[in-house]
Amino acid sequence: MDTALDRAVRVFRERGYHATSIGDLTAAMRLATGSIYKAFRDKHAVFLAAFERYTALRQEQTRSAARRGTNGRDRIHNVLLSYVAQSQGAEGRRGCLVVGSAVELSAVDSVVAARVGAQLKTNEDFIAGLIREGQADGSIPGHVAADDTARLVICITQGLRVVGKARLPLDGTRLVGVAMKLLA
Amino acid sequence: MDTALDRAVRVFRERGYHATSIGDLTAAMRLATGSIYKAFRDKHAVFLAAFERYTALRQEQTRSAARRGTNGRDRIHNVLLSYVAQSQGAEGRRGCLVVGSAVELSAVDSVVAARVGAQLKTNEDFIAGLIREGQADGSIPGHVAADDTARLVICITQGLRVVGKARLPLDGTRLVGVAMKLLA
DNA sequence: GATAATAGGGAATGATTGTTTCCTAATAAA
DNA sequence: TTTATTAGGAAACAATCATTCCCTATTATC
Repeated sequence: MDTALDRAVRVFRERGYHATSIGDLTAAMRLATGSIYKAFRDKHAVFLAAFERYTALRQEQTRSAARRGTNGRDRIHNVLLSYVAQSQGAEGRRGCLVVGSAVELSAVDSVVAARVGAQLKTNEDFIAGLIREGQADGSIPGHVAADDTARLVICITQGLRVVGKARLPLDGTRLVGVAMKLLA
Repeated sequence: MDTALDRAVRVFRERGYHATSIGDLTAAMRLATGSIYKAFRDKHAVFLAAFERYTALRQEQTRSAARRGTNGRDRIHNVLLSYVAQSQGAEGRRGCLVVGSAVELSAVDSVVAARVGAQLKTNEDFIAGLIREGQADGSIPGHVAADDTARLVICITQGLRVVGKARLPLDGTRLVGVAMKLLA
């Protein structure tokens, strides 16, 4: 079932919510129509489950990238590099479910809007935490405004997904190199 | 006709392409079904015309914001402030057609993908030009990498639209204040 | 003033959508 | 072995979609 959900995640990421038909889902999930409706109340419920699974997976990837750093500054560096990698090439073209949901649904679907907002907030808090960690360990100057900088970093990460979906090439090292100036 | 197109822009911005039905368009544009199909080949053509009109309008707003600055650095400052303002509140919730098209369509619609890519490139070149202008007039240090910084600024602007659509509050002065570090 | 041409409106159409229902096969319980 | 119970699949369903067709005014031409 989780593997079927992973396949649903992929379709929703590529085509978005409205452009994904139940037929697309049956093909992707390798499940018949009736089986899908036996496991989920409706298409919206499939999407919500896929969203949940996607954010859980992505969150783990981000924290794992952060753990590979030795101090606050280095952790943010790794998180940004990971984001650029995710936004590039075939994976980037697949798109981000959070960004897709924010753009396509949050105006008309309050349930999805709430989850998108919560996810953005979680990510922002995580970045802000890393900044404060860096200030404590001396790798980031104390005058950096943690909350404002974190919000701007979130804008960068979400923007990376948009630009990556538009197929613009992204040079991770150079782009992140410039972005790190925000922590100076 | 242009006023009808403006109304179409608004609907497409709010709901995206797939969630906007011909019925929605007739209601918004105050035109009957037959009239729309007399003026445009199909729904896709309406969207393309709306996209064109939106980008022309937005481009003019951006250049106008830039003109209000006295040097390269100040112009970029104004452009960023203008972007934050556009991404906030009711206008922000309406969303950006470029971001929406990139996320919802660029994977499955090569025509739209090309226009999105072209628009992003235009904006990026514009920012890069302002950076070089600032380096010439002394308001931006020469060691700033114009192209890389411009691409990152584009990520920020696109990310602002995503975050704004998700209803997170944006403090223009503080956010742009942090972003200006990229030009140091 | 009569007529041709056109712009606009609304009903009809076929395709596609999400959803439900029914059926079959497999498993568990007795 | 027989009987419940469940998981899964395919066809049928109503609703909605984009699109076409035809009709009615209105404007322009002669």
